[in-house]
Order: sequence, then C-alpha cells, then structure tokens
Amino acid sequence: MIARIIVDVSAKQTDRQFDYLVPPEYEPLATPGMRVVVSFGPRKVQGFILSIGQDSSISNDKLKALDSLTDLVPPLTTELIELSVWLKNHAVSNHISVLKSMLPSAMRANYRKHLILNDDVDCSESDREFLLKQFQDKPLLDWDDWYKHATTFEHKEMSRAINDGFVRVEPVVATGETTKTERHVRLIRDPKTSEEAFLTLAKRTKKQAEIVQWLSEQETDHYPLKQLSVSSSVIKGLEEKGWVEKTDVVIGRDPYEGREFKQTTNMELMAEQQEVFERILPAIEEERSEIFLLRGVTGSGKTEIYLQTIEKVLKKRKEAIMLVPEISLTPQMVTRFKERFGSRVAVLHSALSKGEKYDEWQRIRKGEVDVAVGARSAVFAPFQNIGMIIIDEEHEGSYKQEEEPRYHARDVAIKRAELYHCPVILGSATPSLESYARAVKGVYTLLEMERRVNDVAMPDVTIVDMKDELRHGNRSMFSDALIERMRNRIEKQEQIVLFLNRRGYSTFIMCRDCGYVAECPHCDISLTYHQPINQLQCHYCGYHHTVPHQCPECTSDAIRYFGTGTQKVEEELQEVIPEARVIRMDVDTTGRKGSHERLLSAFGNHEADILLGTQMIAKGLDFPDITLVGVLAADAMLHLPDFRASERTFQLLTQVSGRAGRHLKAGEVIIQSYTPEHYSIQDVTKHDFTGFFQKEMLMRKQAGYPPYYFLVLIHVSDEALDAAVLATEKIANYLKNNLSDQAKIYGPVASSIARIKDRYRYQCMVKYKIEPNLTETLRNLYQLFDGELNKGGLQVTVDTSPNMML
DNA sequence: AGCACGCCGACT
DNA sequence: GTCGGCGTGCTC
Repeated sequence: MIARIIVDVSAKQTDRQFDYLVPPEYEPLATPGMRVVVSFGPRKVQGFILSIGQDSSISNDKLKALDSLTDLVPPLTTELIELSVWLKNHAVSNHISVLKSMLPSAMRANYRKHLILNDDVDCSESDREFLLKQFQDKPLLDWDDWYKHATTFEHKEMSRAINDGFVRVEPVVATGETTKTERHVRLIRDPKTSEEAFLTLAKRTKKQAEIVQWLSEQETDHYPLKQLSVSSSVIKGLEEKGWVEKTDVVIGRDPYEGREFKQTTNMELMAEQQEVFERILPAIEEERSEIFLLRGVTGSGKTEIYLQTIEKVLKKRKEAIMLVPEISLTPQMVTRFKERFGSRVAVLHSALSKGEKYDEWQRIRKGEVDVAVGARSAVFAPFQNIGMIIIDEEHEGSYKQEEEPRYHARDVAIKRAELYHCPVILGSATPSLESYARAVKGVYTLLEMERRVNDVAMPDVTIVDMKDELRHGNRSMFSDALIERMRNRIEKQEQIVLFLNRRGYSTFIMCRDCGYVAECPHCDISLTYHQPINQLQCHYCGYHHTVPHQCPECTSDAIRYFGTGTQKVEEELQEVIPEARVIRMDVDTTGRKGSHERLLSAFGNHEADILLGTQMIAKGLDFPDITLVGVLAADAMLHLPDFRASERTFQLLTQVSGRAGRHLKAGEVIIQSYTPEHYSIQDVTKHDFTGFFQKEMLMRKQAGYPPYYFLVLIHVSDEALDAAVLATEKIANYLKNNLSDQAKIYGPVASSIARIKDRYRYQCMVKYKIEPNLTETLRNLYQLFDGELNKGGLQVTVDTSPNMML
C-alpha cells in the first residue's frame, strides 16, 4: 500500500507528492487527510496523506515507509483535500501552505531535536564527567532548551560527543494539541451493597457519608471535584477508606464558560426583509449554489435575515458558516448567535487561546455543532454537509489573507458552495465594486434593502470644508460646527463618536528651519511620534529612537510635530471641552485581552460622553444614545496610492455614519474634509450607494482596473537595488512573451514604500480579462530564478487577488 | 527549507 | 596536513 504525501517543507522544489509505503499495521487505518510523520532525507517532517494507492512510479527499493500516523480520524475531509488542490492553483501557492492554513494552529507540526545518551559507550573519564553534568538524571535533553543555556565550550564538547557516538540526536515531530482536564471524584463502592460499611461511616463521619450518599444518587459515576463544595479533608478521608478515587477527565474548553445566553426567537421581519428572505429560501430548498448579494443600508436588519436563513438550513439538518470581519467579531455579534442557536454554535476568532480554538474546531469536526461563526479562516470549517455560507461586510479587506496562501475568503466560500450545492450570501451596506458589478450583471442575485428597521431615519450628514475653517482662523482639528454640536450633545446627555483613522500622537516631526524629517534608516518612510513613551517609531520594521531636541542636520531647535493621531486629539479635546469624558479606542488602548469589550461596555453605561477611535469603532457599535458622529479627517485615506482609495473612503464614511441615531433619537454626522467636493465624500451625505457606484465604475473603466480587469501583482524584493530591478524586468518580459496580447503588463515599478527593513521593493502588475494559461504561467515564474531564490536574497511573491498596491 | 556532500583557503 | 567556509543538489 502506497500513501501519496505532501510534506511540510515549504519550497518550490518540494511542492509535489512523495510516495511512502504504508506499514502493514497501519494499512487498515491510513486514510487521506491524515497527518503523518515521515523521514524526509535526513530529517523527520510532518506530512498529509493526499491519497492511498497500490502502486508508485518510484522503484520499490527507493521507497521509504512512513514512520507513524498522527491522527486516528483524518482532520481534513475529502472535500477539504479537493478544495486544497483548487486553492493552491488559484492562489499560486505551495500545497503544504494551503493544507496547513486549513487547520487550527495547535495541529501544526512543532519540530524539536532530542539529545539522548547512548548506552554502553567507552569514553574517557573527563567525557563521562561532562556528559553526566549535562544530563544529570534526565533521560534526554531538548536541543533548543539546552543550547540556549549552555556555554560555547559546552557546545563544542557536545558536538564532539555526538561525533564520537556517545550521544545521539533524534528529530522529534510534535504538535501543539493539548487537552484540558478536570479533577473528578469517582465512587468505587456502592453504599447499597456495602451497607454495613456505610453505616459505620455514617456513624463517625457524617459529612463523608453524605457525600457518598449524594454521589451514589447521581447519573454518572464520576463528578467534578470543584463542584462538590466540601473541604478537601473529607474527600481525602473517603479516599483513604477506599470509597472514592480521583481521576482526570478530558473536558472541552468552552471560551464562553460561565456566560448565560438567554434564548431568543425570530423577530418579526419588516416587509423589505421578508421579501429578501423569501428570495433566498428557494435556493436553500432546491440546494442551488446561487450567490446572493444583499445590500442593506446600515441598520436595515441584515443580521436577523442571516439568523433566520440559518435556522432554515439547520431544519434541513445541514450546517452553516457565518464569516465576520475579525474587527467586528464583537461580543455583541457572538451573543446574538449564541442566544439564537445556543450550544449549536462554534466561535472561531483571534481572541481565543490556541487551545480554545482547537476545541471549537474539534466540535465542528466531530459534528457537535452545526453553525460556525468566525473570521477569515473559518471558511475552512470542517463541516461535511454545508447548507449555507454567509459573508457579512463582504467588502472588508480582512477577508484577504496577505500571507501565503494569498486567498480571498469570498472566492473560497463560492468554491465550497459549488462543491456542496448550497447558496452564499454576501452582505454589506457598501458592497465591493467587484461584487456589486457582478450582481448588476446578473452573475449574482441582487437583493437590496433601503430602509432601516422600524423606519428609523438615516442620519443627517453635513460636510465641513476645513479650508474655510483655516481661513476663519480656526487652526484646531475641530471645526466650529463640530464643537458646537458636541457641546450641545453633552448638555443633553447624549453620546458622541469621533473617528480618526490614525493612531499615535503625530505622524512625523520636521525641522522648521531646514525641512529635515526624521526617517527610518532601514525603510523609506518617516518615523511616527508616540507621545507616552516619547519615541519615534517605524511602523514597518519596529526601529525606534528617542526624539532629538535639536535638528540633527542644522542643530536648530525648531522641531515641530505634524499630522494628528488619536492621542493628540484626546489631548486637544480636553482643552476645548474640559467637561467632556472621553474614552479612546485604538490598538494602543485595546492591546490587552478583554479591554476592547471593557471599554465598549463602559461607553454603553454612559461612563463617557465621547468615544474616540480608529477603524475599530467603525463597525458593529449599536448604542441608542449615540446621536452625533464626527469624522475628523475624511480624506486621510483618499490620497493613498491605491486604486481602491475612493471606494474605501466611501465605505468607511458610510459605516461610521451608520453608528448615529440607530434607535429613537435622530442622528447627525459631521464630516470634516479638505476635499469636500470629492464624490466619495459627497455621496455619503446623500446615502447614495448606487450614485457612488456609477461614478467610481467610470473611473475604473478609464483606468482599466477591476471590475473591468482582473489584476495580478508580482512583488519582488532584494537587499540590492539593481538585483530587485533586474529580477522584476525578467519577470515582466517573461509575462509579455507568455501571456496573450490582451494582457497588459506594467512594470518594473518601485513599490510605494520602496524600501522596508533594508530590502528594496519592486513590483510588476498584470491586467487581464481572459487568460486561460495564467496560473500555469505564474507558477513557471519561479523557474526563472532557480538558484537565486534558494539563496534567500531574492524574494518573489505572486498575488492573484491583490488588495493594496503598497 | 534543511542537510550532506564536496571543493578551496588560513590555521595549529 | 586539517578545519571550516558556503556553492550545489536532493529529498519518495
């Protein structure tokens, strides 16, 4: 029996199947999708069985047998294996990277080396002394741990001992899977059959008898120790007399342990919601892989539609996957799912510990749940009978993985839906241009909801031209209109959300006399000033430096701070409205686990009047007393070197505006901008998605960008500038010669940040409409550079669904 | 990717 | 003479 295996060695040359013999004792067990340990060259690595066969093209004497099976049940289903083959081609990625990204991190291999003392060796007295000192009584040493603490002399001595055969090195393949156990008490004597002994027990030790009696009345024979509220001496007494014993029982980690979720039932749907709901139902019933684009304005009740369609899916005894952007996987969202579906929901997101993620994943794999709610990677949830996949906030950038494999969760979801013949719902108030264009074209089914639940009015949006403010002599970052409105709301005890898309204190420092700007010595980017630690930081490589008091160029002391971050806004806010209570939310204040939730609930409890924050407050906030939203610098994103800059600006402004007046009180939004005439800002005031869509489509058509063309971005970096340029040139020429005449190839061009961590960055872009040999051609790119790529100097990455052009 | 094999320079 | 530099090529 032959197992065809993908090994965990991520390189172009090893990105193929290797055949191994299956030892006879494993033959009944070995199944595709299982992890195995194999000898690969001189070392041991993890691998995945792709398929089982009877013959191999490799001659039998060259075949090795696989070492061991890691799993009894394959973690990857046959469908996931099939999906992995599609995805590695689609994303031009190594197969192993795809397989690994389908599993929770705890199941990835962990490579260690053990040092083991050989028996019966004939070594000198001094060697013996050295080895005894190193090993003491331990049967083995972990190489990494030992190496860290040993001296250079000891390193030398040890490698000699290995060479002389006194010590051997054994490679070990481990995984990070752990289980959580709980101490239980088990009754080993029945008080009924040992009545006499029980009576004696009851006579002298009343408490112990009570416990025995109570345990004997329970359904199970073992019971969690910590739930028996008795002193440990009572249990100890019972143990000594042979009534009970303690055991460890494996329990699933429950990230929401101790939280009570009160069951909710379906809310009544509004007319628009009902109509949408009824359009989706037939696809579920008829098991069609139809793709719905649900565009519903903020507050139109998309989540309730998700919940009710999932309910229909569950009634058909099928499973549902619900994807949410990491950033909006808020407690509010999780609670809504838990309340509706109770213990049938598994939640997968980054705030869970490794072990919790692993247990939630196992619950899916074992079929203990039928709904998975999670961020991007939950698209690989190992269900086997998927009836529906939902992607909420479909336009969000976080659905794109920016590491290998560079995939977009939307593409994977659509592929899986095809395999399972089930519908997909893409939901958003501001769909991506690509998806909306497909819906308009009829590739997707377009469903729209223009009204908020209970007919709450859309907020009133006003744009303030900050150039005017400057002319009036207002140099602060708050316009007069915004200050006036904020005072008014605080008086009325209503709440305010202020949005600024930039953390830190200020963006850069500059010398007023000579124009010197502090830049990172390793990257072509200016350093950001962080006030609490009084340091200049590089956000790309982590370089930091104390702030100079004098200009390093001209020794002038006229150093000024430019640009504004959330820290500085908070400071100025205190000056302008001293009575305002402010909560600041950005990466710097929400770093610790649970702080996100804590700050939000504090705001919900009216412990502050103003919530000031970055991106992370744009979504999912739903508090009834927010009646004012202020956007401090609407054009911050507009001028980024990215063809999606306008789209992102419109989406963000719409999302933030949607935080205001969601309930009884009317909402108002103030947008401050230096380019108020831009359509991506203007259309927000009119809540006019389709208007924006048409204008932006025109721009994309003229510039030849998606949705009119597909893009591929090839990114090249090297320590040497000329090597990077040369390699990019080579790639561009190769593509010109091997793709059709319709494809347009641009480059080499320097990336917008031309150097990061001392590496020069160049790129080459392909625009195409139909290109049947694309993935094959892209795969062959790597052959242009055989050796150079191995040396580690040159790096080439291919992205078939690029997000940013940076 | 690792790791061994193999071929050249600077050292006890 | 040998130790160790890293270029080259292979892994079922």
